[in-house]
Amino acid sequence: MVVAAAVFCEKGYVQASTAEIAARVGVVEGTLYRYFQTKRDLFIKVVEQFYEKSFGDYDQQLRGLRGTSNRLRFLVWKHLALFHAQPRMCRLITEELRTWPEYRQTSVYQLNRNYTQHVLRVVREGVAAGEFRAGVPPRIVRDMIFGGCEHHTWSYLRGEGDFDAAAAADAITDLVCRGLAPTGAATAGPVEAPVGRLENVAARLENLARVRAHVRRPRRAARSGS
Amino acid sequence: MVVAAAVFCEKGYVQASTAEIAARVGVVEGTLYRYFQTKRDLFIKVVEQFYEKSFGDYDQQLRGLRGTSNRLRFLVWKHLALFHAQPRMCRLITEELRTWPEYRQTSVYQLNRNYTQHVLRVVREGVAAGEFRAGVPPRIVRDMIFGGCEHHTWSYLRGEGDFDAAAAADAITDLVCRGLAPTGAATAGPVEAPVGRLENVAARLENLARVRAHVRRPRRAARSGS
DNA sequence: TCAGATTAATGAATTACACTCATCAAGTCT
DNA sequence: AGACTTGATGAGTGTAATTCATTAATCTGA
Repeated sequence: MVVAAAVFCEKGYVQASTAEIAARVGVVEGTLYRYFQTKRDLFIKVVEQFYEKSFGDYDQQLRGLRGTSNRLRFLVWKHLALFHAQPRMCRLITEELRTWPEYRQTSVYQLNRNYTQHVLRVVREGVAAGEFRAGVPPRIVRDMIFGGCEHHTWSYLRGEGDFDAAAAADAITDLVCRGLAPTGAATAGPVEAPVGRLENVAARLENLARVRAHVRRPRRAARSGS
Repeated sequence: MVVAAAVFCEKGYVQASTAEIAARVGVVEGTLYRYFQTKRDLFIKVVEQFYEKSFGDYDQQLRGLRGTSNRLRFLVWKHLALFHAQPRMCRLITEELRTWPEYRQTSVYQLNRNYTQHVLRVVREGVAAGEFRAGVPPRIVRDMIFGGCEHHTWSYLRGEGDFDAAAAADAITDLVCRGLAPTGAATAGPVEAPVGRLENVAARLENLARVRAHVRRPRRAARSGS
């Protein structure tokens, strides 16, 4: 099963042949079929394991965070970080498993429901706490967050380019939180707020100059495969 | 080709056999391979046709709309409406074609780039016009919109349930537009406007730096096996 | 009009896999 | 030991894409 996971990650679902998996395990092909009904079944079990390993203690960690936007940011960042750490497996899940006709009957579907549920709950809590306005369907928020994450990481999952999980998480969370902010409760505070923002602008411009100087020179280290 | 489209839509890519397509056309299987290198090639050509039929005059229609949020709403609604009208084909594209290793080399990839470009452009125009604040990477907005649309329509595309394109378009556009609204626009005092403009300038410069840096992002090693 | 050349169509192989099944082999229980 | 259970084997089978030598149709130029 660990072997199967490795082969699937290396080759992708279609390219991974049952013959190779069997050979690497050290048994003959037919033997696999004593333990797994089909190749798909084997793959589903592999993904199940991955889910259970990856999403153990979300509630635990969430409980330590105060404030709806912080929780949301944490969830988004965690999600993106997983994509960043396990691109092969995440690609298999989002691009293979999810497209299967029987996906909805798999246990992975349920595991995924539970997982995305967190975002729904946090949004609802935000509404209940008055931090978010009501009237926006939480499902839409969830869809935009997870859909956005997937689109954003698409090319990275194919081994092209890279992405910054923290930056993306910030941008996504920020957009959502502003979009959900109660009307009228503008962020504009007391008189000195604009001044503070001006200072930020200066700092960012400074930063910009530094970054530009840095980018010109060295190349970042290439990332190794998953 | 029209026949092939029908068969693919009816059966899905994998279930659609070249034998059936050939039979319905009234030729023998081998004959297909004179005109299409592979089954995949045939499918790509089918999707190409679909794109060209569907996205003819977007610029035309956009030109008739005033206001960034209206344009955005139009694009989102048009996208969702297409999903609603052509679920089979849209599912084939998003769940089959997009996941192929060679997708990036297909013409459909380019067609899709051009298509999603509209959203990027409208967002940038919104920023330029001062309707949106700068500092949010337009790519993130695009990813959230298209990713959100896909997640939202996922079950419908599988033939389960339904969705309201207009309502979803409103919700998505509304969230995005609020999320992109300039800070404190409503409560803008005499000092606010100039500061906001400065902030926009800084953010645009920042954005520029990010884009430049990304141009030479590192490439990951090619996947093993073939 | 017709020989030769070019192009299209055929259908019988070939391949590559996932998957099955009759047959062993090695324990395990009584 | 003898009956019974369970695990492993590897030689099939079936399905679908793809290839290719051969045949049929069409075109071209004198």
